[in-house]
Amino acid sequence: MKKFLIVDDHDVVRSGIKGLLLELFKPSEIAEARDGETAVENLKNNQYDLIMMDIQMPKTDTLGLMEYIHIKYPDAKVLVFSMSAESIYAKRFLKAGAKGFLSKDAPLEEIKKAINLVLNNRKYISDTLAITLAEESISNTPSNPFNQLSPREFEIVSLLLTGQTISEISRLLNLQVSTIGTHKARLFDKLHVSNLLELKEMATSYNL
Amino acid sequence: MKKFLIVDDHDVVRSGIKGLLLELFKPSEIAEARDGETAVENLKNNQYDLIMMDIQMPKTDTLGLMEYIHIKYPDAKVLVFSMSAESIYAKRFLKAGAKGFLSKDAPLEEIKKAINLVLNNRKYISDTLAITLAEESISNTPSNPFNQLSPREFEIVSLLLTGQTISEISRLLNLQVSTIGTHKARLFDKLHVSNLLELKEMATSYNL
DNA sequence: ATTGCCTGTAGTATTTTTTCTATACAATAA
DNA sequence: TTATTGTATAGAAAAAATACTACAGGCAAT
Repeated sequence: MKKFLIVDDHDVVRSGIKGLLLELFKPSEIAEARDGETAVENLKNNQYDLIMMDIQMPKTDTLGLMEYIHIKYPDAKVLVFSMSAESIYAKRFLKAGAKGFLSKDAPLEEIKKAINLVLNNRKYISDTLAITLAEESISNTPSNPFNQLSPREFEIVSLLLTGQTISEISRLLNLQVSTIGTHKARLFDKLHVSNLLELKEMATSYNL
Repeated sequence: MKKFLIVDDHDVVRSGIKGLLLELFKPSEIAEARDGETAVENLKNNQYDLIMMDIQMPKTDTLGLMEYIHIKYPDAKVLVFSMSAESIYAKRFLKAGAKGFLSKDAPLEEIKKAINLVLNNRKYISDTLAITLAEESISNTPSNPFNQLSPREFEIVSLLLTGQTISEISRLLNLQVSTIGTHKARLFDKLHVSNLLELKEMATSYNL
């Protein structure tokens, strides 16, 4: 019989995942934790076949938790999921030892697939995430995507993050508006973001 | 036999709620919609005892949807829930005709309670929300600057914070670009911000 | 009942941004 | 050496956003 641990602060979500697991594995034992502390408790007294964990929980350093689990229980299989988007986090959690990363938008089938893969000692990431990571590794992006930017581009992100508009920047740097425009387009491309808010989010997540 | 409609873009969440409803009402018919459009379709051809709706869905103007439902089907009972943060949205959706507002943190018991209340023609809001609203009405201080905004303005801030552009919003709401533009300008004015990033910062600081 | 503010809505003119394309130059790989 | 790639730069045209103005309806206070 399989043993699972679900770590998430939302009752509904836990309940949904629980249902899914029960559907997949008829007789199975499912523990739940609504915060990191409880999760750690649970881990002390039990051994799980699979841990499913949300990376957005109030008052919990989930990345730290991930690292802790990985170090203390190197064999633990942790499938991480994020309710609020962003592949930005993915890499960090995978590096910290997660065996898979599910995005919020994942359809049920995808979730099942992920669960099965991880249970069988394989890894799981979504196709789109795979592509993003692949592209990054081909263009041999250093761990911080912002390092990929050329000096000029970096200069411009910084100004952009200040709230300055393209035309303000163009005046500031004595360049044509179109020049700034192209730089901006290229850097958005490199960072895989499509608007200022995403850029901002990415920047904060890399505490820039 | 009861008929339900669940409107949410997350498979897991829908699945969780579905399980809950089935547990509460043994024989029951449950329809699901992953976006506003599908929800509207469903509503055209069916009559539901209860509609459960998430207020955060990509590319969907959920407040508008709420209003639409309320006007077109005044008897519909809509129980609204929010996966991220509460009070600020609550008031608006209740005003727009929702019969109840569940926050993301609600435990299963609370959700069940809410469902039962609304089904019996009563209203539901959480205790904490009730207190917040009460305090606000007593002190007559919109403790939150976002409460200063008109419904339309608020609708637009939300969409803006999603990363949508003015023209996307104008398409979504079927309004002229210039209309959205004016709203935007006015709301920036009211909130004393001068660009999207400042708005975003303000919003997060009020954890909206 | 009147005055005045707020809200929702646009039309038009202007400014800003984006897109597409192209050039020049440096570093680098074949 | 000769392509190739990455960077910095724009021009022109197209698309989007903003500013400014205006007006009607609702509501509130006088």
